[in-house]
Amino acid sequence: MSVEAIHNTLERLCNLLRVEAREAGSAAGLLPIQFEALHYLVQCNRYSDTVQGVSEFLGQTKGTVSKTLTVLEDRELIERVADPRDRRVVHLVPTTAGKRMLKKVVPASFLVKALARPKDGQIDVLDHALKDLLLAAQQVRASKSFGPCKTCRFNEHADGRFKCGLTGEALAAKETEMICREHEYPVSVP
Amino acid sequence: MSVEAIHNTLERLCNLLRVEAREAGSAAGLLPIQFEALHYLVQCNRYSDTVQGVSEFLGQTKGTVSKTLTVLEDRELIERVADPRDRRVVHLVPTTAGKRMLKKVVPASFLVKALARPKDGQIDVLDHALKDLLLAAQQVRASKSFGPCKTCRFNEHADGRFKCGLTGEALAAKETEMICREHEYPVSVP
DNA sequence: GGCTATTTGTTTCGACTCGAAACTTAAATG
DNA sequence: CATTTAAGTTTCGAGTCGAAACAAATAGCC
Repeated sequence: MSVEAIHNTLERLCNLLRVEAREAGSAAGLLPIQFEALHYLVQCNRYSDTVQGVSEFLGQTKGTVSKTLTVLEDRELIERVADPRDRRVVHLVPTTAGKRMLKKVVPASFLVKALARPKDGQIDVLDHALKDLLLAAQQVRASKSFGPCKTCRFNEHADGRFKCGLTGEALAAKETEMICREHEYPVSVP
Repeated sequence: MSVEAIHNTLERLCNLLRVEAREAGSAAGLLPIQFEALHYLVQCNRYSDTVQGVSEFLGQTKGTVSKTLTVLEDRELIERVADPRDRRVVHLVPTTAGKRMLKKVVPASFLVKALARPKDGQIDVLDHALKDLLLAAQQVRASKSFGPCKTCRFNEHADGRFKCGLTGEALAAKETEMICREHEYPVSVP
C-alpha cells in the first residue's frame, strides 16, 4: 500500500534529520530536541515565543519544555524576558549566539547537498507535495497549523499595513512572515 | 530559501509522526523509538534482524539498542533467537503480538486520513519526491540504503529464482521485498 | 471589591533514552 | 593455538519525558 511506503520513507528521512542534528549537536553540546525548540523560537512571532507555544509545537508537556529551555538559557542561546502586560508570561528570545548556532544546523547539510543539483523542478515538486501533505495532516488532526500571519484568516491587510484581527494589534510586514500559534487557514481551503 | 522551507516542513511532519507514535504508544506503554525498532524488524530480512542492523538503521549505539530491545522482549513483542551457525549473533523476531501492535501504528492514521481523498496523482508525486530525496540524501551521507533485495546490485535473478551474490544463498521471492542492511543500489544510479 | 476559576510556568518524581566504555563470548585469522 | 576481530550486553552518568503537584498572576463572576 502506497501510504505505508510514504510512511516508511518519511520515517527514514526523519531518522536522517535526527542523526544529523545529533552529530551537529554533539559538537555544541546540544540535543536534537533542543535544536528543534531553538529552531521554532527563531521562526515564531511575539504571540508564540512562550513555553506554551513551544509545548504545542513540539507536542511535549510544559514541564518537559520548561527544562529544555532552561538548558538553552544556561548555554546563553535564549533569554527569558518577562512580558510587561501579563506577568505570568515569559518570552523566549534567541540571542545572537543562538541564531548563529541554529544557522549551522538549518537547513541540514545533507538536505542542501542532496538538493544541490536538483532534477527539473524537483525542489518545487517536493516543496508542494510536502506542504500539501502537512496541510491535510493538520486538518485531519485538528492540530494547530503554526503558519505565517500572512496566510492566516485573522490577518487584515489594508493600505499596505497589516493588523491581526485576533489581538487587534498592528503588525510589521516582516512579522507577517513569522509563524504564529494562533494561525488558522481561511475556511475555504479545498 | 527553498531548501530551508523543505527542512521546516519535513521537521513538522516528523513532529506529527512522533506525536502520533507517542499517543499510540502510551496506550500500549511503548515509546516512539521502540516502535521504530519494531517497525524495522518487521520489514527487514534475515541478514538484518540483529542488534547491529537496528543500530545502523536507527543511528544509535549498540548498547542503547540492546536495552531498547530488552524492553520489547519483556513486552513479548519480539523474541531473541540465537543464530545456529554463528552463535554470537541474535536474531530479533517479532512475535504475533508484535506484528499486531505495529499494524495499529503503521501507517499512521493521520497519514491515512490525510491521503484518503488524494488530489490527482498526489500520492504518486509525493511517493516519488520523497524517495528521490531519500536516495540523494543517502548518497550524500554515504549511509546505508536499507533497500529491498530486488533493487540491490548483489541480487541475481535467473529462471525465476533469486540469489544473493553477497552471501551466495537462495532467496524466496517474498524475501526480495524485504529490506537489507547490506543493500547497495546499482552503480549507475542517475 | 472579593472570591473562585483559569491560565502560565516551574518543580519534583520515577521510568526511560542515550553515548561511551568496559566486558563477554564466539568466530576468523595467522 | 594465540591473536585479532566481531556481535552483544552491562554499567555509568547526563539528560528527556510525562504526570502530578505547585506557585503566581489574570479573568470571570457575584
